Amino acid sequence: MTELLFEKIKEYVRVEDGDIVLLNAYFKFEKVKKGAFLNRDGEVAQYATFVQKGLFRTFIIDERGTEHILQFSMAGWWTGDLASFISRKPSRFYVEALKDSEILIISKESWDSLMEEAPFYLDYHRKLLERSLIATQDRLLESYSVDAMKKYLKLLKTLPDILQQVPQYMIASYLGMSRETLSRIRRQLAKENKGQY
Amino acid sequence: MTELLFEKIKEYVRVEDGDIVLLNAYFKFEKVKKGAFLNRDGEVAQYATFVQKGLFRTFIIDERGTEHILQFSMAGWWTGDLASFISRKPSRFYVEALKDSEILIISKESWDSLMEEAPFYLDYHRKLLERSLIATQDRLLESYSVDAMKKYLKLLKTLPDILQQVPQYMIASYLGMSRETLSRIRRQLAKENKGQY
DNA sequence: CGCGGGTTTGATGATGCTCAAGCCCGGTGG
DNA sequence: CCACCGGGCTTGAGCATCATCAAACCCGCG
Repeated sequence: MTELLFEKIKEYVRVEDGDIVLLNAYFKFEKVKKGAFLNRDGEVAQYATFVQKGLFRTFIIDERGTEHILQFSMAGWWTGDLASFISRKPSRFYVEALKDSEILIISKESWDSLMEEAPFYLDYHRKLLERSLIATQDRLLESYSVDAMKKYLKLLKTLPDILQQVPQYMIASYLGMSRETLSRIRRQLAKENKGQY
Repeated sequence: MTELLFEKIKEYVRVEDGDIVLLNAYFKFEKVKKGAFLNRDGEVAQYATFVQKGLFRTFIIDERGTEHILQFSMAGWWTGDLASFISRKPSRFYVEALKDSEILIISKESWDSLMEEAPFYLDYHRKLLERSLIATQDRLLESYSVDAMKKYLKLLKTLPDILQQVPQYMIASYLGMSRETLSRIRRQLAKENKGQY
């Protein structure tokens, strides 16, 4: 059941093959339908969520009612509001399934037990945190110093798979630009590349 | 020597009074002059750095040669590129003292030992990571959805002390706007508040 | 006094947003 | 089978915000 998670953990820390038993004991498998919400603004995130299959988005809605997507979470990644889950404080985010999906969930109590029982998991978690921090810093720097076109080009390199899977207006929201702007950028790129086929 | 750090740790995790001995053993005290760099783009961060006294900035220089400030670090906070320090990968940041300052530093080897010897420290570190992540997420969201004026007003609330201590053009850089824009915003605010004294 | 770093001010222009309309295409019901 | 609907994408026009460039200004200091 938890093979994918186990594989991922192996990428970060050293583990014994037997350790997978622990994961199986602590995590719970669930299916969620496209459109379902794992979390809403103001709620405390009840579970940490590992994506086995499918796709999620994490977003906020600002005072003007506009959505801003912080993150897409694909298979093999985590989703949800980690900060809320750990601190038990209300989340500021919505988390929504963009496809029928399969997830592993774990409650805070189980999480704490697992941390005590399995040092490797604690270590893994710390490294995940570090990685999230770096990724978020990168996005922040990008938002500072890079124009719309370059942001899109960078996304093409770093997350090409996403483009096939979500509507364009969500890409625009993720990149922090209007749907119209993204549309125009794509037109321009298409024009430049004409004749290359 | 490490009283301030110890105080800070107490805010996050439970510790024994005797634990301060450990900190004294592991951390090294240093003074740095205004203008000194703790770290430069491309270097691996050799130390984790706790600020006892003074002020630091963390920034990058983009392809066009423009500086972008990610963070100011005051007394009681950490500075430097944590990600680089932990992962041993080259940093992307510059870290510069904005005043004559006093710091506590610890090497990676000592850091690892301390983590093993002092579980409370490990826990403290994890919570710091979480906090940094939240703070960075906040800044990212802000860069998305908030105009220049509101960013400044928010800074006035969250970090009023900073304003007294650093030149305005650094504030502008931190907020992701030009110095001229910040200047105009301040003029406007001054105008609106006339007569309130 | 003059220098230099920092700030202010004005003029101009680029970038990307908003609003509004039209288009494309797959799905549905008559 | 086709008309129509609706969601998403595109296109254009006008506009707001903010960056850039250039000049002046302010003020502490040698």
